[in-house]
Amino acid sequence: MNVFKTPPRPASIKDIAVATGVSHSTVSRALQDSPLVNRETAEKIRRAAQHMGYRASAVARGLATSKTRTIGVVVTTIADPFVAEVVSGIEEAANDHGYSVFLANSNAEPEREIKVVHSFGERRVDGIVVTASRVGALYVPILSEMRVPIVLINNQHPGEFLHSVMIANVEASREAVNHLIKLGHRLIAYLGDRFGHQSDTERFAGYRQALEQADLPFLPELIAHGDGRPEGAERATQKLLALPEPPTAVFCYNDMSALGALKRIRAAGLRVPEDISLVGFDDLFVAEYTDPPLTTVRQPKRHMGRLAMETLLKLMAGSQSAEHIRVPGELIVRASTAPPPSERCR
Amino acid sequence: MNVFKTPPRPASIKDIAVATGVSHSTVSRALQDSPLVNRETAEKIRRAAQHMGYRASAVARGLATSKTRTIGVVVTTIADPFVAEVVSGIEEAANDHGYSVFLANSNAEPEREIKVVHSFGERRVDGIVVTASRVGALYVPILSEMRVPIVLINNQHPGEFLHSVMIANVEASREAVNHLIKLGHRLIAYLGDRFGHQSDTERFAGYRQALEQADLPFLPELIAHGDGRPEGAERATQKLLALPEPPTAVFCYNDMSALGALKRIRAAGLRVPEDISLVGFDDLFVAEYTDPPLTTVRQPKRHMGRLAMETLLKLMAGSQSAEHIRVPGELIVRASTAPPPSERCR
DNA sequence: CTGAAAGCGCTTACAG
DNA sequence: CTGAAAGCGCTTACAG
Repeated sequence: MNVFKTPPRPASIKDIAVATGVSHSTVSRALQDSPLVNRETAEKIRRAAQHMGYRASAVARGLATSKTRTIGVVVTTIADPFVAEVVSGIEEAANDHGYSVFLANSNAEPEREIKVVHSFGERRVDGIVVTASRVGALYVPILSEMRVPIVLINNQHPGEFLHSVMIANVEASREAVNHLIKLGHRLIAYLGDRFGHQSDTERFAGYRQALEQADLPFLPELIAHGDGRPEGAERATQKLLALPEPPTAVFCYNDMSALGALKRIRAAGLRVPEDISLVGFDDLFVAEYTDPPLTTVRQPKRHMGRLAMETLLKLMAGSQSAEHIRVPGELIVRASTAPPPSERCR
Repeated sequence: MNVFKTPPRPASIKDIAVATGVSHSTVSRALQDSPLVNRETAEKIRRAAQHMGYRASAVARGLATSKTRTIGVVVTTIADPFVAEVVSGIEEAANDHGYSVFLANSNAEPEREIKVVHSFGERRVDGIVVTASRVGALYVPILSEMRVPIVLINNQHPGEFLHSVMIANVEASREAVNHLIKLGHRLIAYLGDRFGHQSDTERFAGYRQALEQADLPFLPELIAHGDGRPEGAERATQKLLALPEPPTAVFCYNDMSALGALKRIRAAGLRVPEDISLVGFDDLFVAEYTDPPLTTVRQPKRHMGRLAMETLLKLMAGSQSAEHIRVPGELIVRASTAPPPSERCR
């Protein structure tokens, strides 16, 4: 068969109309299952549509209804495993409700992020979700300009944002540090992200609260700053290990940092958890496959993605209430934590 | 300021037209930087547009031009790190050329994959890229129906497809196995994916070729079947280790499998690479952070994504030639491979 | 139940 | 250089 015989453009309601001898209005109604159309006519129309391989143009419909049933999701980079899981949750929920999702990377560059949001504006998306944005407050003006709901996931910028879903950082990290304290650790380091990000600030706060509640002194030298990735964590760990009195446990901002810490600790000839305990945050897939498997705080990533999408759905349906969702983390105890050496030698 | 004062719909060229006292045709031309418009008028129009926060409707333009400047990418799941990296390459290249990308998960279910492709059809995407599809041949009819170019990345289905970019599996795995042979290994296992997938078949072929060229016997008992993920690989590894004469090296279908193998080998009280060498495929991010760091074949994931997008761009521009791109893998030797025990004791 | 008409916001021949 | 007109493929009051 010669493919060039097929028409150069997809079938439209007009084509179906002439094929079935009705007006295109009727075709449109029939295809929407409108009760206004005679049952048999509708049947005939639907059969014809099917037969002609008709696919309604979502772009024409979008123009007519000014609802595109698309959402935009902007991520720092989809290559980040945390982000990818969140997005899979968003996509799932979106698809369940007939929405298509536009994906765009910001590379954590604010200008690019703004540009991406603007491009979503041109696409006339019905809503936007942003994960781990570093832009934060910059959105407010864009938002009111675009008049489209935006929900942020783990917003990195301090300060309140209209709609967001966030992990309960303080509680979760308090629990993680408590776990170390109960094991007998006294010298617990915090290996953070760069300063100024909300989740770092909050996880750090949880760390301090746990120390306080246990009447343990806060030792500034045990605070190290990474960059949320293995490389930065390696350097930070290096410093911690070089301390006159190095920590017996390290609570890391995230699993990526823990990966770097683990590598560096091993390189120093120390063992985890015998010499030093390690706790991460996120519960990335790899946490289960490190040696030893990593104790960490699980973020329900996919669920958070779904939640964000469902929140967006509500907002797109007209809800006016500010949505501020906090989801609890879950401490997953694996094999990277144990009592400190001193404790074991007693 | 009261946000409800702002108009309920975005500004259109008509609004700009009345604001500047020209026709909307002229506005349209000016905004397209058409040389047909008087320089000063154009300037005035552009200023007004800027001032009114005008964002051209991509959906209206799409309807008018029947080019949406969108592409659809269908993935098994974006939560797969391999896929996520590929997609980041696609997105990058797409964005460079002013294309937006729709993302959809198929969950490796053929029906869902078809559904997703149809939904892309309704969105009137200009092109589609599919990663690691299990559907393969099913596309051909859909394709001719949709009349939109499709390029596949690492197509899992045997048989030729019109346009694809694939890793050079045979060559790469031959090289990987050669590396093991040169180290002195004689009993080299292949831990594959399920049968019938093109990349598994090809990697297996490379394995056999390497053995043949080295005049090593092919031992069927050294072939184990996983599922491309750690769990399946663990079971497969179990079997290999239980062999009367277990392998001294395992070449894995992918890094995920290697992760499972590594875990199981450790659980058996054996060391990598002292007792058994391990090679993966993909060079996922984690390969660098396992203990020991994993020797593996690097797939230039992001690059392959870019390549797919660039191929698509050509096709969308009207190219008729069949594109069949093979990109070479690169053996990355890390610390999970060493001479076999026998070799070391001599 | 059905159709003619208007409109969504653009682009682009066509005529001046 | 500029504008009026038609068209892209839908939806949806409005009138019958």
